[in-house]
Amino acid sequence: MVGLPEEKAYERVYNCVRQIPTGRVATYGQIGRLAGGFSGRMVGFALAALRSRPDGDSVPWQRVVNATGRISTHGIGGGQQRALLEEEGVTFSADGSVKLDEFLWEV
DNA sequence: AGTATGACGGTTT
DNA sequence: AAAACCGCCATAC
Repeated sequence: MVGLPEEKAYERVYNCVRQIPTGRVATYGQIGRLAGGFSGRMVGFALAALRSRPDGDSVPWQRVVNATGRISTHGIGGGQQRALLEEEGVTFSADGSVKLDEFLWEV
């Protein structure tokens, strides 16, 4: 198809999130910057839309946390996200924040 | 077509 | 130190 597939901005965000290796996490701001210089808001909105997206299952949104390493996920309940990350080997601090010092994804 | 909203980040008051 | 505000862009109604 000549017509470029609708590579919406969101798709770019998803593509970026898919690059996060297992056992690693990234921040909204980081993804937004890597995806094209968006704001953390756009990333959050993109991931929120993922819930209603057929390919949402292909995006490890669970590896995306806010700048403080804290889980934001208002939709699914942070407990779920934390459990998934712990299964990947990510550890959390006593206050429930990810140890970005060790698990922050570096490009 | 315009308005309202949405999973953040960084700065300032 | 904590709270509030603005900035950012896209999507849905």
